[in-house]
Amino acid sequence: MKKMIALVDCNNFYASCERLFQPRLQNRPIVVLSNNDGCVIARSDEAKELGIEMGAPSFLIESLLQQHNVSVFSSNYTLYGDLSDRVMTTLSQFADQLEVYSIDEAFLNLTAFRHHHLTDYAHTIRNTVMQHIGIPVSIGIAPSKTLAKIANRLVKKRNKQLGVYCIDSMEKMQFALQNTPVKDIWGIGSQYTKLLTRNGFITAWDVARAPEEWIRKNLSVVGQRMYNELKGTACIAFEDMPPKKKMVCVARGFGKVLSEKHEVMEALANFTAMVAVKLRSEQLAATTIQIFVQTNAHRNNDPQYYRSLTISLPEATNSTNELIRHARQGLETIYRPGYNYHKTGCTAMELVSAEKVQYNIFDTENRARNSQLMKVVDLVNRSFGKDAVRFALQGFSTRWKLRQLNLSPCYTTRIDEVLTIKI
DNA sequence: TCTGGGGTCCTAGGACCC
DNA sequence: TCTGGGGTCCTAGGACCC
Repeated sequence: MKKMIALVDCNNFYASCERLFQPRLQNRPIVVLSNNDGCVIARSDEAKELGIEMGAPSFLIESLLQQHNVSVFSSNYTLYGDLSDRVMTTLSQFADQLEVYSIDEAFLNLTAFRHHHLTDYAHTIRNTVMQHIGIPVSIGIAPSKTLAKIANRLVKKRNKQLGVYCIDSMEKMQFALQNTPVKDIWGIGSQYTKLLTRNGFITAWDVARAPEEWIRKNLSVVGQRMYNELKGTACIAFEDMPPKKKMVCVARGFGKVLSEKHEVMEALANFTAMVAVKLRSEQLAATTIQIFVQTNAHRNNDPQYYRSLTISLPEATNSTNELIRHARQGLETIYRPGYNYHKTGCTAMELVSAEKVQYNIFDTENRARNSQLMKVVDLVNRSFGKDAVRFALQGFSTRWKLRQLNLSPCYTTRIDEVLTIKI
């Protein structure tokens, strides 16, 4: 039997999350900004209609925002993550197989359901999510993930009120492909769009009729998979279980450029500490770390510098002080004076299970003690707010910190920020 | 003086996703 | 003043080995 896969996608997810707690923003333009309040990463429909582009730098559209009284939010991932969990929990009741694809999207395997009932079923899913959580979703259904993505996009472009599009016949498939420009195919980014356009491809329908060898040669095996999916053959596996993480990275631009080594070090120490917390929360340990420093490529008059360094650790670890120590040594190697630094980051790689490390670690008393220490640090920081306990190199400066001028409360995850209603 | 080729591992870079 | 951050996968090319 042909597979049938649904892609459920939350509409304007971050904007919808913010609106959920401020009903007066219903039908009002909303934008959510990236870290550092740098650029637009989510827009409500009303904001889209004003011509605000995805990724637009906020300082360039300031007057437009003011002029139309747009509500502006700094991104609040704690809030979005929590609401995402709730949406996913609700969705999981509707299929045996659920793949959480991103914070606002999930694939559901609906193969087992009667095909002619799928559209009705999708409406039930949609209404339930709306009723339970209040987030609007769109649902595309098709025999492959790539086609489900295409169906989902068509819902948003042409059928937003309906909320569901199901590709269950050759006619609908042809219609969907002919109405999808190549740049909107899942797996085709800006570079492949250029390549395809140069070669005369306009829509997904054109791509689906190309010779397979040409696709393989020019778009590699990934493109070949996409090609077969467009023709209705599911080639991308359904990932029931979340795959193991291969890396954990924290990297950020600074609130302002920094030119002192100790300031960059302070930022790097804090990001490295965040990596360590992530590792511990997932019971992982890093065998190598990679650090980098970088200037701001947008400052044309500044001399530019980028350098990264991969450091092999003597033993896999997830302890904050150990990771910071290696990061500091690394920075000594790659730091050059005389530049305006804008960004730094730390990536943990070659991750292994933390328990396995501890097993062969008991030979050195320090490590065992260290891991006890980390448990206490995590506990204290969870209870008294993150960063209650810090390591010396993390410092107290705020110069590297993000700008977040319009941060909304963590309505659902911090008891002191819970919404109060006056009656 | 003539001067191979196949396999494997690693890394950097490029493509993509949300 | 101000242009995101966190991921994955694939390929090409160099080093090395036999």
